[in-house]
Amino acid sequence: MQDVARRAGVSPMTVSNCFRYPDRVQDKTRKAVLRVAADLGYVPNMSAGLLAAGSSRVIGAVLPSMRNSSFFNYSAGLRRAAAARGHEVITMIAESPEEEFSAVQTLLGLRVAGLALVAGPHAPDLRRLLDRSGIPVAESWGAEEAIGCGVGYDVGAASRALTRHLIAQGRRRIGFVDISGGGGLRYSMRLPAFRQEMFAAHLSDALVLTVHAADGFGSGARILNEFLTREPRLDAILCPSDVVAAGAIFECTRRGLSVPGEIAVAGWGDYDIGRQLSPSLTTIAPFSDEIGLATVAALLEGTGPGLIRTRFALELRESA
Amino acid sequence: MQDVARRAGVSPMTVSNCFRYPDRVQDKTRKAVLRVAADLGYVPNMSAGLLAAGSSRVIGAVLPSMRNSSFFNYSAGLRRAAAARGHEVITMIAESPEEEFSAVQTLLGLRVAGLALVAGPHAPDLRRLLDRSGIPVAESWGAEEAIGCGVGYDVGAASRALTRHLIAQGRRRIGFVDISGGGGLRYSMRLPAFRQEMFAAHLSDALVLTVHAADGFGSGARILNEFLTREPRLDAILCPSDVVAAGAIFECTRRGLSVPGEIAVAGWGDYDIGRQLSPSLTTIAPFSDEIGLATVAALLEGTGPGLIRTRFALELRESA
DNA sequence: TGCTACGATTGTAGCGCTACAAATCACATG
DNA sequence: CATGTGATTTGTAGCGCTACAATCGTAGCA
Repeated sequence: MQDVARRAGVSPMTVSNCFRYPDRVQDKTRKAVLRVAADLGYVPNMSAGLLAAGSSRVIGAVLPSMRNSSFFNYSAGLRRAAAARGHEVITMIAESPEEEFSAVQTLLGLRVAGLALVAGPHAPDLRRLLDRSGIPVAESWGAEEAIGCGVGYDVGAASRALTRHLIAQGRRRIGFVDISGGGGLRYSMRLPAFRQEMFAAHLSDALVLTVHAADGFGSGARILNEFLTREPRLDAILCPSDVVAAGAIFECTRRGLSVPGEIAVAGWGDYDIGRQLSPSLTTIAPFSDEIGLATVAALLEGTGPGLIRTRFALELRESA
Repeated sequence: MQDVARRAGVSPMTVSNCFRYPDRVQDKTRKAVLRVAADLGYVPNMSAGLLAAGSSRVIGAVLPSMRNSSFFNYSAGLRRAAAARGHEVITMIAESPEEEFSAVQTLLGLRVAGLALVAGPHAPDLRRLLDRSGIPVAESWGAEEAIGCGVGYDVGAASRALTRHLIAQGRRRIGFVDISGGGGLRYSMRLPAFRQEMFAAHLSDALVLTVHAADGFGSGARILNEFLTREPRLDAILCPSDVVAAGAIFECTRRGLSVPGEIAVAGWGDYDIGRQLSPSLTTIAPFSDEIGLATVAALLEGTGPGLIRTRFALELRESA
């Protein structure tokens, strides 16, 4: 910074102002300083700035994975909302609660302006760490009991709507795929809602298959086969994601089962593949970008702990 | 840090050492300090540490998108290699050269220990900015002329291998999908290699369709239709990615064209979907995790500018 | 006991920047 | 020409931490 100041014939403070508060500096001066800075390849040391000012314009996000596209829209929403407020988003991928804890420590070490978590199983000490950090936190796809501010749609209501739709279609032997362990709350609220609707319709809710994790098309095929072994007259399945549903449909094609004629297949998440598949997938559209938007708003507008509900939609297409 | 030191009855310097050089402090002392730190929720301020020490243990990566899974393995490789060296990876998504430039500035401002870029079109000033920054840079999927150290497989060789395979199968009217703009070098080296092999086999290389961008299944369908309009006797197409190839196969199914009987369809990238599809996709497997691994090695072992070649494989499956 | 050697611990100075207040400047007015 | 006003610029101090050198403690040995 000294260098830039010297070459531009101004004080270091003016250089600093050029970057942080452009309005405070005369147009002519600023342009000159910025040109010298560009010439020298000077980029302000954010660490020093943060240390001196006590605040940064970077938001940290921890994502559980990028294996599938479900977080793409969320991440885009985060970036869009952050950019609109002059902030940046840095992302860390963490595929286990331990990795998540370590990622949070790193981000806390960076003293980010806010931290966006994704609901799921967390390390036991995570909440305490974040409570004491004093940094705004939001838990996306979170519900009650979220760390910081929970932002997400009503998963239970979505699950009920989808189940009701299948029942209304006349489906009676409906298989439900439950995910244990993997995504925590993001999944765990679906099953009780499913049971509730089945019970209300006097149907059996016994066709529940609990799998440890299901991503990828392969698990869709395995799941379908497992269900058919247990109940050959199965007439619908509720999959945990569109990718799994796609895998199930592929397997139906292979077995010569017509969808939705013989079996209705419902997905979850409104992934790209669901629209292109033939038959196209009935699914829950979560408006993930809205979650990203609302998360940043909660972080930066300082709403504090609470619960922000975003929308969802039951997307009726061909498969169910 | 003062707080922790006071409560643990040691000097601030000892607290600092506990985190940075655990070996320098006695076991007993370290445990005591770490317990107090955990109690207080203390996380060292990395900015201050970086400022004082002049080096951080964070690697910055800029990814062009997370819309599809192609970067998943790469990112996992980065993280694995970084973790093995006691480093962390933070990621920024940038969907245009301008966003990439801004992301690089942010990461440079953070004074990361190394910067992993992905080959593609860059902002004109990017190279100069990075040259002057003095921070190690690697360009993954890069080739000659890469910014910093290029790390990637031989895209031309892969394209030649795939083309030769189709020709050897007796395919004669082969369509090639070229991407303009989107991924830069990641795509642009494929077409010349394709032409070369077609020429060597005395076949027409006229069936080239240039599209601006192609991701998503939808574009696969569009592309197939466009080709069939231009050449109804088309007997093979080379798609820029497995997702596009999957879209093309869906469209073939819809039209009642048998794959690979009437048309061979080849993908690129060895995505998950290609394995599950029926027929399964012949594709180029890029060993993306190796690219990630080698990138971190180049960054941290200070190889400097150069070119690191990783492997690739021609994955022969049912579709071609 | 006195002295050395070596590991553990502790001050000191300063990393690059910004908040804040103070100083300077340009210019219009009495 | 003095004075006031508001825009622009500039010192000063200090953010939290670590490199480095200095100091302390203690065990080993003559």
